[in-house]
Amino acid sequence: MPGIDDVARLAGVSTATVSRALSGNGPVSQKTKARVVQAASDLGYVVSSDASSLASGRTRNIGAVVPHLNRWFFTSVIEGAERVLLRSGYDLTLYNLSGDGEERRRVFEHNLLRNRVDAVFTVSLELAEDELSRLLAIGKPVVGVGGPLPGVSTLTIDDVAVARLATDHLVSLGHRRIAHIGGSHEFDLDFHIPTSRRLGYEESLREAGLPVDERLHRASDFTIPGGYDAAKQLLGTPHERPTAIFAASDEMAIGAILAARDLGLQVPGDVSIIGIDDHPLAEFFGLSTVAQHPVGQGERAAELLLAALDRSRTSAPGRPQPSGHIAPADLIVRSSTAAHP
Amino acid sequence: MPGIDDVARLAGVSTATVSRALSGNGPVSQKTKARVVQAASDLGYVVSSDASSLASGRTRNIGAVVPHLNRWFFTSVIEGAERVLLRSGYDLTLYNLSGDGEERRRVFEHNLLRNRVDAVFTVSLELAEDELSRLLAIGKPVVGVGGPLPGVSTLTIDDVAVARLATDHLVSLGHRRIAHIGGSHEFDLDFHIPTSRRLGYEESLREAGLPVDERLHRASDFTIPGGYDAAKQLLGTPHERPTAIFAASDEMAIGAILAARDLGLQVPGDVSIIGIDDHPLAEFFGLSTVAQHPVGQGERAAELLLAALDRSRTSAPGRPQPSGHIAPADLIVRSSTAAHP
DNA sequence: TTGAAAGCGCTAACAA
DNA sequence: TTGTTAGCGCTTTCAA
Repeated sequence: MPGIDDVARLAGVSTATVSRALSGNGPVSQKTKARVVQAASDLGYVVSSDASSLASGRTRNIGAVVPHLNRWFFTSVIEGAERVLLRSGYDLTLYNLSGDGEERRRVFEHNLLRNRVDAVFTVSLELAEDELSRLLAIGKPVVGVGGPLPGVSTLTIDDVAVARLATDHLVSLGHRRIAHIGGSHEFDLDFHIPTSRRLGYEESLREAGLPVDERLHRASDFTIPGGYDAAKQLLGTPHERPTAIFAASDEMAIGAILAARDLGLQVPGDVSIIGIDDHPLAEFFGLSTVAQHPVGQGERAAELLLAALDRSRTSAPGRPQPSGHIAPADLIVRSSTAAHP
Repeated sequence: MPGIDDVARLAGVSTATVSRALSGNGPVSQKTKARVVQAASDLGYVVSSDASSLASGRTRNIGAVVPHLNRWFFTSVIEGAERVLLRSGYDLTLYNLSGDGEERRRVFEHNLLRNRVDAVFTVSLELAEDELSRLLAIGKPVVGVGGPLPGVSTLTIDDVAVARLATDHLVSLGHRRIAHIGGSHEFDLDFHIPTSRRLGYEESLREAGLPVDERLHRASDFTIPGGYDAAKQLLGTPHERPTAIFAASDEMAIGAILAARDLGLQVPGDVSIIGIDDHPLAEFFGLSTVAQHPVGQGERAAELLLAALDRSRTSAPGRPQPSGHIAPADLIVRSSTAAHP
């Protein structure tokens, strides 16, 4: 492994000049810079991130904290963020909290504090008070994606509005008995999403002058099997069967489609079904949905963090002002929703 | 942020003793250690990973290189690896190569070389010669999971044996016309898995004295829609319809189940279907499969790397001997396979 | 525009 | 068992 002085020697300059030439910080003449770059390339020199971090105080690494890895939304956000970060020369260090509480504690009390990252984003994560204060105490930019973090900049779709949009779509098609498959309370702990989406659903019904019927609501777990079970209950009741279902996620909506098929019901002939997400499988199942573009959310989160880091380099640090950013979401109508006969 | 000398001062010892007490390296008396730990805890001291890395040459960070994030296998491997790593105080830095070639180049020529990681594992990744040599040149432990890396320790199921097992299961049920949905050639580039699985399938047929019929093979893309399309072709042919399908992945097998349903065929009454993976949805669809436990593979990969790092700390470095580790896989029979009538 | 030199915050000889 | 001290490989003043 060649070091910076190998490069300096070969280029016939000082190590300071090499550092300036390669990092772009500080003035270097065109000619010198070219010589340095050439020398570095010849030697296969790559800066040591530890030494650079220690000397500069910047790690060029971002921490991503997620509650699970095996869910499409989380990995999509990470994918988007990493794409932007890699392009800017940053790495992404992943903290997956899906293990037990002990691991979660360690991440917040140790891993995130040992100066390995310049900034952090969390995905759909509700943080305990001490976790949050510890995060903020290190004085680094933090962005919360898809979940509310008090005192922190956040980026999320407007869950209430999105749920209204989906329900409005069904209402506008003439449906009157519209069921909702939401999240169970335990999911609410880390998300708050189920509650918001249910709220939007009820708002839409009320505005349309429709009753909010407790029997048309089922709590589930955001998975295909969970949606299947919930829909079986909703659609199995002979006389009070809903003519439309709004599921709080595409995976549950797909479960509902499969349940309808198993009950001999046509989608959308007998029942219209809509979800939220625009999951990769939505198109295959012809599922109408409200797309929430998680890859774009990840890109956006990364850009927000990079901008904050850039700002703190130029101006005084000072706690960055927390701000709320709304991510776009659009209705996509496919073949799972149709007019009520 | 308190530093190591704050702790030393509070505990009334030297910084060297603090380092020894907190890292566990070197002799420290019980009493002193307790005092140091208490002082560190009082101050909320956490070691700076940069400074520690620079001084010790160890980063306590592992690199994970994956070709995609939105596939169950990859994220499961990462999940398993991270669990083990976190427990050992390691972080995991993620390099997702799903972007364009430019990003891939940067990762291998820059990010992985700048000394941010102590070791690297790759998942289902075929590396170009220069990528591999660069990786090996940094002299760090490397493990390839689910993909063949020449000159590197690897961990993978025996794809040929697994495919044989799945096919043997169908043969033993009396099936004679057994189709195969494999991967297309482009997938082979990064995997070699499609070829191996097809080989196992053909071996099984040959051993059973069954002909290998080109018309019973379809190439697909490891997704549910891909499996659906392939199965429609296979099952749509009226007179030569196979009575069983072996798909090279559960997702394709699930697509096949949906295709069979759409064609009015009973599974397993009219056609038996088996996959490979034990995907989370396999149980829901009653899919028989060969489980390959990717979380366990990730855990194992992390353990192999940690062991290699441990070894290099005690004995001379020297290129670790590349070795091949076979991950376990077991047949799981559910309701998608049955005896040929 | 460049170079000299003082750290960044630790770890690991080495000495005591 | 503990302390002293010399780096680890860079970045960034400061002076030229």
